[in-house]
Amino acid sequence: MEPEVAIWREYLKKRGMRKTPEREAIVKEVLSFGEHFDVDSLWLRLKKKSGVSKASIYRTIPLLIDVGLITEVYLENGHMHYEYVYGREHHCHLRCTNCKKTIEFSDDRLTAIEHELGAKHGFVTNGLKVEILGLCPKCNRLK
Amino acid sequence: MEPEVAIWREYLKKRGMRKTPEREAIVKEVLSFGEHFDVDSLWLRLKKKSGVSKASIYRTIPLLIDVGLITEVYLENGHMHYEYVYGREHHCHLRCTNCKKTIEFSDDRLTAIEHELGAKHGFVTNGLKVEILGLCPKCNRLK
DNA sequence: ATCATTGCAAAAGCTTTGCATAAGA
DNA sequence: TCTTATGCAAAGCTTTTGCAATGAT
Repeated sequence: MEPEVAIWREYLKKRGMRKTPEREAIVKEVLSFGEHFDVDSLWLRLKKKSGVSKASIYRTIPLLIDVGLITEVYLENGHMHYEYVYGREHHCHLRCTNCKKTIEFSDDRLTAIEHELGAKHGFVTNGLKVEILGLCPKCNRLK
Repeated sequence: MEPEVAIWREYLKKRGMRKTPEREAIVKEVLSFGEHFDVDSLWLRLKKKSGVSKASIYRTIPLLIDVGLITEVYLENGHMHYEYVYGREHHCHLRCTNCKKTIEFSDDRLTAIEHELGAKHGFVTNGLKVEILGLCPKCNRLK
């Protein structure tokens, strides 16, 4: 079993929460998604198989964030997106403001900056999100 | 007159858009705000004076973003916030996930990373947003 | 006189919630 | 058995939009 699933089940058990087929299906789907997702795309995938309701997805997502498996991603789309983050240090995006194409990257200098700034202001830091906006080669050519 | 106001009027004129009392009031209020704001807080401030409707605020904000006076800020509050950015190079936040206290900072290394990554992927970059999340000294003590 | 802009209220879209039913532990 | 979790539908919020009236140029 993936360690993520074990962590998840442990999280539930510790709080007297139940291991239900719906929660299992959601976690499994999130793990297999391997990219950004939103509630609707997750629901569409799940519908084909197990028929989990959107309400359950909305109720499960805060738990997945709390346990550290996913994080919120703010795209310029009017609704929330999420990404799988367990075991990844930070989550940076280079995004085209025109076609929304997104390239993920990471850079050790960012981790250094995170820790430096945290120390300077007395924060215990817990993650770094970076978005670089611009036009991708294709959209730049067209404008 | 502030250069921002001149830029704004120029922007409108160029597109055959009109200089209305409502738009003037909105820009003036945004310039005087000097901090993060959202539609509701802007509307409350404006209501006392000129009575601009929320619809007009919602219709004006994309223009202010387009002209480069403000940018969207994603807080974990379920609705959009904005900040004044004209003449500022980039906009980085160190934010407490508990009490939402936010410290702004900037770091030249980030600009370097922006340009490097843009060049690497052929993007024409146009801005960088950084959020470092964590617990501020006060909230960290309480937990 | 035109035609962009406004305000209002309705609509839209995402997310949350109340409640009766189902089902883990 | 005792609660927690689910699904559905309704409610809640923010944001967008249609339309008649207003007003800038």
